[in-house]
This record gives sequence, C-alpha cells and structure tokens, in this order.
Amino acid sequence: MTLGALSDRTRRVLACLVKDYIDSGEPVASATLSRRTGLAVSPATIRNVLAQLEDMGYVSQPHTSAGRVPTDLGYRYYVDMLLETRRATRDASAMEARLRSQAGDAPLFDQLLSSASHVLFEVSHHVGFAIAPSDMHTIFQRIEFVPLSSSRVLVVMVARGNHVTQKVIALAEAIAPSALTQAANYLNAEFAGLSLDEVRQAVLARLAQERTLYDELRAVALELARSTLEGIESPTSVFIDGASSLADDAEDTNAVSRSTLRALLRMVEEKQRLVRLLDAYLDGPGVAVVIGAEHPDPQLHACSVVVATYGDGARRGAVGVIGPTRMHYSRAISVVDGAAAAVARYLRDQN
Amino acid sequence: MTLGALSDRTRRVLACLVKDYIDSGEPVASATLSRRTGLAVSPATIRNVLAQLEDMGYVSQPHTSAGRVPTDLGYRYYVDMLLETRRATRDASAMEARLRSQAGDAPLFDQLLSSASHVLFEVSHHVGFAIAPSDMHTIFQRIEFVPLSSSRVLVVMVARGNHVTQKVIALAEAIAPSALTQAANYLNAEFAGLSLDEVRQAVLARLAQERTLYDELRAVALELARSTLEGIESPTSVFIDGASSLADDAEDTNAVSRSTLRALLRMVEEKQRLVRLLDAYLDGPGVAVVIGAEHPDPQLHACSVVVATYGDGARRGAVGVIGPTRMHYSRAISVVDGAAAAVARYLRDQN
DNA sequence: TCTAGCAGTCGATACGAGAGACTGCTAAAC
DNA sequence: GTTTAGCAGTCTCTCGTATCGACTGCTAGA
Repeated sequence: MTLGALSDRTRRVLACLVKDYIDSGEPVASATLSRRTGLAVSPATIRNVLAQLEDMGYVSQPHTSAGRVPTDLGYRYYVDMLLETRRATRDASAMEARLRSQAGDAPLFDQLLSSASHVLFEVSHHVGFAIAPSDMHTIFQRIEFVPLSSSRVLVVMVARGNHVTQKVIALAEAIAPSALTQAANYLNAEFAGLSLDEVRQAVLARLAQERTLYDELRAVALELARSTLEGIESPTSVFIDGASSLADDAEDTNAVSRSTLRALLRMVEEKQRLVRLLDAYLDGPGVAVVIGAEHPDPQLHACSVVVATYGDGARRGAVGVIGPTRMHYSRAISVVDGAAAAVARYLRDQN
Repeated sequence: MTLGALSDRTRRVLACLVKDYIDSGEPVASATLSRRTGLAVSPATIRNVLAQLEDMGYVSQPHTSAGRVPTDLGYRYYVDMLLETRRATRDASAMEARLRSQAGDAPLFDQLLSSASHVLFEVSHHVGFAIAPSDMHTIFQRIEFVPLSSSRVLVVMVARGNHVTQKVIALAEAIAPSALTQAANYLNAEFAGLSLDEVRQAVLARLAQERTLYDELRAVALELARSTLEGIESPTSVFIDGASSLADDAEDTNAVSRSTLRALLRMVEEKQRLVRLLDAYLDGPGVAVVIGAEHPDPQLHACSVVVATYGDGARRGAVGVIGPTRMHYSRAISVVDGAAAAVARYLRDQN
C-alpha cells in the first residue's frame, strides 16, 4: 500500500481522527474534526471525507448516529505515516540515559534487559518486554564445576554477555574436586570463543573419534561437557514488566476484554510463547508494529505490538511493548526504538 | 475464639452454607440448606438458625430478599474448623510426587521453588507463590571470579541450596587471571560454611585488623570479597505463577474487583512487596490463612492468602496461594501444606 | 421447639418515552 | 465542481413504571 493513495486533506483528517480517538477513547464527530484539523472546512465537508474513508475501510461507525472510530486498517495507515516521518527524527539519547539510571553502571546483560522492560513499561504505560538473543547463538566463555556431593556437580556456564546458566548434573562415579578444576581449565582453554552449538559438536566429535581416550583428564572433561550441554533447551531469557497496566487498560471495557486480558497474562507467564509469537514478526531491522487483526492469533485481535530488534544477524534480540490497539503509537514507537538502540550500543561496547 | 461457642447444628449449617457458597457463588437460601445439610429440619428452622448466625456476624444478606453469604468472620470459623480436622489427615505424598515430576530429578533449589509455585497454581487454580529463605541467612559455599576485561570481573557466588548470585564488579587496577583463581581458592577454603553475614564481618574485620597486609594474595582476595558482598541487598528469591487466574476470578464481578486485580498484579511484579506482606503473617509453623478484611492492606480485603512455612528457625521460607475470599479453602490448605512439606524434605535431604 | 403459611421486600427484566448526539441527504451558494 | 446550511432520521442512553420471581421474617398452631 502506498501512502500517496489518499489526498493530503483526507490524510490529515484521518490522522487527526486517530489522534483524537487515541486521546479520548470516544468516537470522533465531524464537528470536532472540523474544529481541530486546522482545515477551514465545515463539518459537512468533513462528513463527505469521512464517508470516503469509511468506503475505503479506514474508519467505521459503532452505530448510525455515532462518530467515527479508526479500524485496524486506519491505525495501520496512521502508523505508516508515523514511521515515515520518524526516520529523520530518531533520538535515542533520552531513553539511553533513563536506562542507564535504572540499570546502574556495570549491569549484566540480563540486568540490562530487565531494566529495559521496566523502563518501557514506565514510559509507555503498557506491558514492556525484552528478549535476549537465543542462547544457542551466544558464545561459550567459561565453565565452572562446583562439587555438591560425591555424585552431583553444579555446573555454572558463562556465555558472552555474561549470561550465566546453571545446572546440576549427576555423576556415574565420584570425581575428585581437583579433577573437576582441571577439567574446567581444559574446557575453558579449548572451547572459549566458540558458539554453544560448535562446542556441542566439537565435544561429540572428539568423544566419538577417540573411542578409547588415553588421557583420563580429557575423557572426564569431555563427558562432563556432554552432560552439561545435553539437557540445555535454549531457555531464551525473556523479561516482561507492567502486566498490571493491563488492568488499567481493561478499566475501559472497550479497550481490552476479559478474554484478551487472560490471554495476555498467560503469555506473560509462559514467556516462551511470546518468543514464538515475535519470531513471526521479526523479519527486518527497525521498528515493526503489528496491529489488532494483523495478529495470527485471534485472541490478540484487540491489541497491538510495537517491537524493534537489536544486534546483528545471528545474535539478534528484541524489545517492545504490548498494549491495546488504541495505543499511543508515536510515543510507543519512539521509546521502543530508543531502547533497541541503547541495548545495541551496550552490545557493541562489550565487544 | 473457641470453636465450641456454636451448637453442633448451627456449625453444620454454617459449614454447609460456606461450602455451597464457595461452589456456586450465589447467596444460599434456607430451602437449599434444608435439603443439603442432612439435618431433618424445615427451611423455617434453618431460617431461625441463620438469623442467629447473622446476629453473631458469621453471615450476611446482600439484600432483604436474598439468601445468606458468609462474612469474613464466617469464613474464619469455617477455616478454623478445617484446620482442626486437618491435623490428623495430612498427606503430603501426592503433592510431593507431583512436585517431583514437575521439577525433575536433581533440581536446583530455585528450580524446586519455581516448580512449587507452578504446581500450587495448577492444583488450586489460584496464584501460587514460593519464597526462599532470605539470602543473608544462607550459607556461603563457593565463589568464582571470571575475568571480563582488564577492569571488570564477573563474580559467581554459590550458596547452600545451590543458590547462585551473579554480579559484575569493577577493579581499581588490573588483576591477572591466575591471581583471581588463587583469590577464589583462598576465599573458598577460608569461608565455606559460614553465613554470608559472618563472611562479611570476617572480611571486614581482617581488612581492618591487618592494615598493611603483607600477603598480596590475601589482600586482593579480601578486597574482592568486600566488593562482592558490599552491594548485595538480600534479593530474596520469589517465584509466582498463575497471575492469569486472577482474570478468571474477575470473570465473576463480585469475586475480584478491578482495583483488587490491579493491586495483586502490582504485587506479582514487585515481588519484594509480597515478601514484606507475608513477613507479618508468619509467626508460627503450620498453615496460616488470612482472610479478607484481616489483611492490613485495604486493597486486599477481597482476597485471602493461604501460606505455610518450611525450614527451621533462621532458614525459613514460605509457600502458598492467593485467591479471592471465596476460595476453595480445604483444597488450598491441603496443597499448600503438602508443598511446604515437600520443600522441607528437600532441604533435609540436602544436609 | 419446630413447622406451615403468608405478607412483605428487593433484585432482575422488560417496556416505553424523551433527550441528546451525529449522520446522511438535499438544495442552495461559492 | 466543490462546499455549505438546514433538516429529517437513527440510534444510544437514561429514567420511570410495571411485573415476576426468589427469599425472608413473622405469626399462629402442632
């Protein structure tokens, strides 16, 4: 859809209508628009324009004698206009400052994301979220084995971005603490800098290749590494904050219905579901907005998602907000964009 | 209040009324009770009993021509009856089995608590929570330093119960990786088994005492330990699951109001607030139930908390559920009790 | 002490009238 | 051709009234 399909006046009316509706939540009357657009035309003229917009599916009437309300398509046109004008004016510095004051000076990456979700919530008054790049793409940095008993070991694995994964593994036979330390040293020296997938493959290859390992130390170390990597099911870190705002949105019955509320709360609980949902949306860089019925899931037809990716290619994560379709899009887009830029900068500074 | 203040018949009527109301959510009529109590008395007689119960404040009428609804005091009496009879019949094995299948064979303590909150939610259909003993009382087990750059170090500290705390600290001057390893070894050998508070005090004492440390290694190690313990603000692990059930409860408008819903969602976000709330309730062992207006916070007057502690004295945590005052108390008490027993057993097995 | 019967109370539902808010349409003006 | 004023039409919202149904409280009798 090209943005030029509408006359300048028509676009102005639509934009004003959407803005007004977002502010008030009430259907907007032609008289109101006549006053607020700045166009020196009478309500009757506005009514003609609105009739056109309704024919094209951008607005609708709740009932015959009511004002107009934007449809999802109307929001879409409005948001596309916003995204077009926004490109020139992006400014991430305010968001970055806010994030810094929230997260502190030297945050772990996960702490940064947690702060990001919180700040997004605070500024947008909608549910904020931040998702780390999936672990499988992160880089193995270091492993430590902490003996718990003769048969159990706590594994602490640190990946780039200081992402720490913990796990307890059971041992077939007792291993001396010193042997554990040596095993860790061996693995750290050997595999640091590789992706977890690469480490997994390398470990399996060596175990298969050298069937009878002459070096006891290496055998133990590789076996421990195998056990560690075995059960890891890519638990992507997801941070969500501001679920209570959904109750605010629901205040107004026509904003978020009960069933939508429940669906969203479920998603906040099962965070991985959010990850799967977003995977479908994240094709390109920059801010993406998914509005109402554009969601594949019918339960989400009452809400919109504003999301932006950070990071490059394989190591890509996302931040964003979720709110009712009647959302303050320009503010949401601005803060999400800023947050993504801030997180991206953090990652660049790390490397 | 003694349980004997009411006649046997009166108690039976009250109990039946509460049960029926919990099931149906509708005010209970005298005719219904006449049928269901099993007492061979007419509705008119029941009405006389109900009039007494109303005088005593155990039940109330929404309006003149409606059935009776239990008051908070009525729930209280009912719950006290339940707790009395329950003592004999507790059986934690079902809960324990369920928890085991959810958490897996060798869970970290935090994973166990997370599973506990989830299982509590699944079984009770209310918000489930599990709170670890406050970190300050846990036992220092092991520390590791992972160099990130010349000026920053990732600290991984493991406490008893395999609770892992991570933190990044900035270095005044560069420290060689080998020195970091030696520092960790020294600290592990010296302080393992002490409480974090004790470690903190010991570290400070030694730093103060030996102003000019002749041993460079020890100086570095103690300084690192000080930095590590400095910023730790007792971030008690709290796990909450099932916030979406609040939307179910709210389905029924008289169960949980919007403002209560919001208050509870806020509490789910700011988990520490829940900890503070519960601190006031946890005086003794066993299951405690706090009903409606018994809460100090007026925003919680529409809901009840069922909570049980686990662990001994200083190392005490809690598990429980939060739901509307119209909650299935007998089931809730049973599962909370079972979960607490299961967690307590896990801790015993660890030591 | 319990029970049957009956009058009384209140919520829920349905219906209708009136006010208010906008629109669509038509005919005139620019 | 485009814009505008005027007006009739439509629909929601609110309020008052009437009716129905569900229970209760009370009283008199078993």
